[in-house]
Amino acid sequence: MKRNTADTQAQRLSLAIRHRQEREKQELRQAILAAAGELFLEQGYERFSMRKVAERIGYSPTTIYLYFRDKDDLLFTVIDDGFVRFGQQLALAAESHADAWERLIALGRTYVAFGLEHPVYYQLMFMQRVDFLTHTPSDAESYSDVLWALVHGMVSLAISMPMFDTARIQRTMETAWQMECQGLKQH
Amino acid sequence: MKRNTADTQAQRLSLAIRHRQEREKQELRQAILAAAGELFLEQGYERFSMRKVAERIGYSPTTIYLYFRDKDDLLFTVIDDGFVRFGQQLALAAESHADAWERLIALGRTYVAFGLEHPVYYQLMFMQRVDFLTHTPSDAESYSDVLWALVHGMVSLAISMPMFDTARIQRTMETAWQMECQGLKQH
Amino acid sequence: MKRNTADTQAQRLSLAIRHRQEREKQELRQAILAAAGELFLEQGYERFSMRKVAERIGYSPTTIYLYFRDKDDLLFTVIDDGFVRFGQQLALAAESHADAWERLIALGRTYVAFGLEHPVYYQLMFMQRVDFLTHTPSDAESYSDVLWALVHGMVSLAISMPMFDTARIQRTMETAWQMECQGLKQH
Amino acid sequence: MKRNTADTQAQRLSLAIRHRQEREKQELRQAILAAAGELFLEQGYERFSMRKVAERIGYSPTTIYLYFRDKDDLLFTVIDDGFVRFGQQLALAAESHADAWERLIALGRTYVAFGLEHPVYYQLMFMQRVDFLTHTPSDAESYSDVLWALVHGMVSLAISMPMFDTARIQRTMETAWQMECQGLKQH
DNA sequence: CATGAATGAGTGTTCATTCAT
DNA sequence: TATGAATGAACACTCATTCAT
Repeated sequence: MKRNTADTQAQRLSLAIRHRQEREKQELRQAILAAAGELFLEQGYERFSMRKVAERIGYSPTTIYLYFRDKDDLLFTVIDDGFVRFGQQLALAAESHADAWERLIALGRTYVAFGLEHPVYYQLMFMQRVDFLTHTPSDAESYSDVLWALVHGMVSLAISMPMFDTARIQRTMETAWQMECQGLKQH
Repeated sequence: MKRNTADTQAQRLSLAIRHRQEREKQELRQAILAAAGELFLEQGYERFSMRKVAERIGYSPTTIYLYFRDKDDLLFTVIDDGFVRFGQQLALAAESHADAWERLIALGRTYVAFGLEHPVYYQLMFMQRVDFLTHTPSDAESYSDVLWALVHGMVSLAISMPMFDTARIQRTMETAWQMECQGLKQH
Repeated sequence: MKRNTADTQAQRLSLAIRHRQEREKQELRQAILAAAGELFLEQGYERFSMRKVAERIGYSPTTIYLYFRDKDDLLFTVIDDGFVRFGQQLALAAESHADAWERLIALGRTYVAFGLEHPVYYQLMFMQRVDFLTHTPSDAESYSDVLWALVHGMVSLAISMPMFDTARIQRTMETAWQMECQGLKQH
Repeated sequence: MKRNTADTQAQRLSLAIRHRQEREKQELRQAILAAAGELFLEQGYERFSMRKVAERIGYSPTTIYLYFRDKDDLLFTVIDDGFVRFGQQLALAAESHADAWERLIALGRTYVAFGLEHPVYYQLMFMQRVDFLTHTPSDAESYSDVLWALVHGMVSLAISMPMFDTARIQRTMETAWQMECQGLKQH
């Protein structure tokens, strides 16, 4: 009995410990990811470095290698996060409209909005390291290529060209939607 | 006579030598530029390095500095060459059509064609180091922003996404022109 | 008992290990400083380089950066060490004599002695990188400029000129003290 | 006869040519030395480079190697020039006074003046690359070591320490002379 | 699990020097 | 005689990564 209880207690304890450890492990992993994401968004691809990530979370650089194989692995995971968020926002936009046409417009808006809000993510996802690109947001595939080119073009210009500011993007978008509208209706 | 001929021969020889040397010098310069362009396309801006360029052309890194002041000078020259060619092609396209609408379409085609033919130039010019941007092609400014976004989007996608191959670009372009056509006419 | 001892042993062991590591670390740091000093003396400021220091201690150049932020930091530390020791020796000399005049002479002797014993420090401190000069030994300020020039001159000559050996310095010093003595008394 | 004359003419011509060539050669050599000296005085030892010398005289860097074995050879010659000038000025000062004591003072003044006027020369000659030192100015040897130490000390301090400005040097010199005066007279 | 120590490879750039012409 | 072309060595410094502990 005593042994049994002790056994159970020990089991529970070791289980709890393993749980805590697992949780802590996941937490640290998340902390690394968060720090990496922030750093990446702040400083961009070129200035991103493992040491800086480590410094940011207060662990040694070596520790990161316990959670991610190497720099690319870490960055890839960060980018992947970006894709997941992007996909979620697109899905949300798709659900919000019953009418097919309005849904398309909403998707376009969301696409552009995401690109403008997260230019660094966007840049890395679609303009820089396309080798990271595994799963294109399926919603985006349902896009007509014309629409995709259009929204991608607007975002890219906005990111690259200082002259292409928010107001100009806004105007361009509105004009584009109207034109598309009529063009599509005739289609 | 003999002397006279000898004289002429010597002169011609030295002239020929100088020509050859000049040609060789220009050839190496072009080789550097080409290698730099390729390298840039393959590895992107961050992974671009003088040493790799040197290795690619089989010269010592130092040699590059005999032809270009520094890294920026080299990259800038690559881009500047691009702009000149781009401008020339756009100008040609603009001249080729009297009708305003057809001219716009021609410009669009040329724009896309240039981007597809010279992805390295294009990427550097419009996607990476916009601070190099000194003379935006004026013709591009006369573009409606929608058209610009559209063509830029198509080119960017074609450059970045392996899945966006030439055929798909071709189809997209045709659809886009038709839609624009109708959209614009209503406008 | 056994357990208790084991516990203590483990603690002592870990403590000893930490001590050894700390000592080793300090030793390497000192080795770097020493090598840097020697190298500087041998080759002069211009020919001094981080790589050579590394080679001298048999470590990779990178390692030095684990102990010193950069080249200036390393050199600065070498110098700063020098100032501290210099100040201590001057202070000692100042305390050792009640009579003002004898104290001055003692200071002079110490000054020269320090310069001769630590030519590297001295050279860096007073002959090369005066921008490193943060805390001039206050005692030196109380010096009459004539005395300062004299002792500094003797040390500098001794350091720079092979022909100016210790014996000659010794003689010069004695003559100088006598002359100063009489000169000052008349003053 | 004809032959003889022609022979003489040719001889004279070839002699004249050789003279001119020799003169031109010497002139270029001097030009290089002058440029090197200027550059050295302007930029100091560290920033001195063969390329800059070449640029300054409008010849290719390679040309310099036709006149000087290497960088050290050139620098050595420049420094040697410095010593010659220094010696000449000292000699001049020595001649200007009959009285032994006044001559010593005059020498001291000249020494200090030279050091202050040509700090870079002085620094290289006596403080930096003493390995260049072949012939110490003999006049300096006749110096009492005390005086030498004194003047060298003043110059060194003036060169190294910003706080040791001309006025302060002036005052120090005057005090020193008076003290030496009395000290020596008792001697 | 976490880390401190260490390193090799790489960066852009400058320089003295050589060699063929 | 003079030079243009080219290079190897060096510089300070950063980084991703490994290894023993």
